[in-house]
Amino acid sequence: MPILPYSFYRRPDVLQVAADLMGKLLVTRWNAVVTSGRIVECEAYAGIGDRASHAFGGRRTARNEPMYAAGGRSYVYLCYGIHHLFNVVTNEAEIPHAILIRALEPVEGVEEMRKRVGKPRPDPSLTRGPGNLSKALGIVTAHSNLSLKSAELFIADDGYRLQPGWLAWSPRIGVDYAGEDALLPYRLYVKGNVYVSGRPR
DNA sequence: GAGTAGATCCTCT
DNA sequence: GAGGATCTACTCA
Repeated sequence: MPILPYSFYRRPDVLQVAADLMGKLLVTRWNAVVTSGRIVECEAYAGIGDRASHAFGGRRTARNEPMYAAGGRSYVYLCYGIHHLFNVVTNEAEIPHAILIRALEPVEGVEEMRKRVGKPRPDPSLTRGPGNLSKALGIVTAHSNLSLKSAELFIADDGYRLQPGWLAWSPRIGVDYAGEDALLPYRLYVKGNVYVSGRPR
């Protein structure tokens, strides 16, 4: 199963990279335990001109440093003191574009995910929403700034292809503080997929 | 089904 | 010292 090359992430158009990530497999393999899911929802954060981005205005701190790395690395941070949010860094070095992975359709290791989340039975909330999917895949902030071609964490193309008509764009979720940029249609999701977060459309 | 409060802690000001 | 790229449970209807 081919792991996506760095050239996939280092393209200039973060919206195009986001569109191409849809349907790909996000895989973790901590301590030889494999869990994976197919990406069905994500959001693009378009660099220093995007008020919703942590890198708005060129802000650069120890936390968001991975966003300034060359594409193909992870950026994980803690939100609301509880949730670990997983991002894919794109574009060339010094251009802090990123894509927040918001939902997965579980593929491998469902039982392991269920144990991590502590649910008696698997249900669609297992990998719906960025906080939930990180928990299910065992991703925490310590996994920030890892290569997406490492043995423990990678994104692969298993040949699955989404039909273009299944995809839809919408404004991003939870970024009301971003003013007009909160209205940008930078969220991408698979229509009708039960793992997609937010209001049904 | 819709709306709201509370959890909880790291990061930056 | 404030607030956040969230989620769940609980209320009220």
